Amino acid sequence: MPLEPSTPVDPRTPRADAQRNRDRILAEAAALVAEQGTQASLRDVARRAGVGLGTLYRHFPTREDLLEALLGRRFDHLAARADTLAATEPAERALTDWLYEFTLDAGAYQGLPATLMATLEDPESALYAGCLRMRQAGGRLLAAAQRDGLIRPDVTPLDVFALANALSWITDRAPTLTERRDHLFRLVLDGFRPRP
Amino acid sequence: MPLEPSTPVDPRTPRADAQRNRDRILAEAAALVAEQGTQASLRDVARRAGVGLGTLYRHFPTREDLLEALLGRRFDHLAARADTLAATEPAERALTDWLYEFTLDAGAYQGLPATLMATLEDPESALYAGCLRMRQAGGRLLAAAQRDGLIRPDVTPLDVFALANALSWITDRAPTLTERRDHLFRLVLDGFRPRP
DNA sequence: ACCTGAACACCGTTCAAGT
DNA sequence: ACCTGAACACCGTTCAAGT
Repeated sequence: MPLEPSTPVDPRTPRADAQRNRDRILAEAAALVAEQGTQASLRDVARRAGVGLGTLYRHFPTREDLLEALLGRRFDHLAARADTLAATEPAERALTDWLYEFTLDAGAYQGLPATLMATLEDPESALYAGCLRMRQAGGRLLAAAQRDGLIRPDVTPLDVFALANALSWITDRAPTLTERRDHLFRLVLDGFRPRP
Repeated sequence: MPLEPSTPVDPRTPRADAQRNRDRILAEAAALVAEQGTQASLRDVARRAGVGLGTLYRHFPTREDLLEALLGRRFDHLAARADTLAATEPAERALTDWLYEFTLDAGAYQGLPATLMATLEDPESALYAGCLRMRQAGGRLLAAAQRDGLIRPDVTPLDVFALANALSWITDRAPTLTERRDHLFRLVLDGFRPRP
């Protein structure tokens, strides 16, 4: 009969030093990605966090894993926000307001629109689930607006996701056009409305 | 009194070996960029062309210089095409046909939409002139369509350039959506039309 | 004039050796 | 279990030395 372990160990409770390293990595990653975008050097992140390069890779095997850790909460918030809007606003306002907020969030980091868009091609990406939740949240608002005849029936959740990311990308690559952002947003959204 | 040079040298006629190197670099660059996109390794280009790395940099000091050499003819063709369409087609058709062709060309190489868009922020880029020609060509077609009341007056040539690039970018990052390309194109263009 | 390639300062990723 | 950093195979860019 096996001995009880002298100190009870919950496998889900990581060692204290591991947890501390993870936190440091995340803090520095948040700072560096905010500064330099999603393509920031992982070496730099490890350096600034004061951990070995291997430690970073152990905690976050891919760049997407790291980004997911940075963005997860934001995704959750945005998904919940869709349901709030659906419950409190008319269908069209709910859709447009949510899409606008999504567009802002997708531009939170330089390079993020490209990262999110590329996720569509890679279901194994750590960001895939988050993007899917965004597409589903947007899809629910879209369906409601379509049910009311406010949005063309041939617009899919994927169309919406792609175009919202594309709008974020415009100001991502050409910050000069930030002043044009709201206008471009309205222009694209008008294309979703049925021709009378 | 200075001697005449023994062989008359036109400074605009480069040395034969230089010209040959230039041609080789361009040929290999075209192939590699077609394979791997605008971010293809310049080292690889030099290697494949059989020239030293310094030779590549001498002929094309920046990546944009190289891309301009690859894309210049395409820009010229597209600018001329705008005038042909303006002369032969109704204003709206001319605009939409041209924009569609531009969108295809902007997606000629992987990564090209991002490269073109970034050019807006850098007037010193070798690609700036070509992009400007595209914006002007599109601008003329846009103005004609607006004069006929077919396109909203608050759409600018820059809006059109940005959105056309954004459409190219969608299929650039997510090839899966290529089947959706024409649909997305129509959607965005419908946003340009005046609300009745 | 033009070409070459070593040199420099970076990457991402892996993995043997340590505690 | 977890951490470290050297090792490997790449980059872009510059520039001294060659012809």
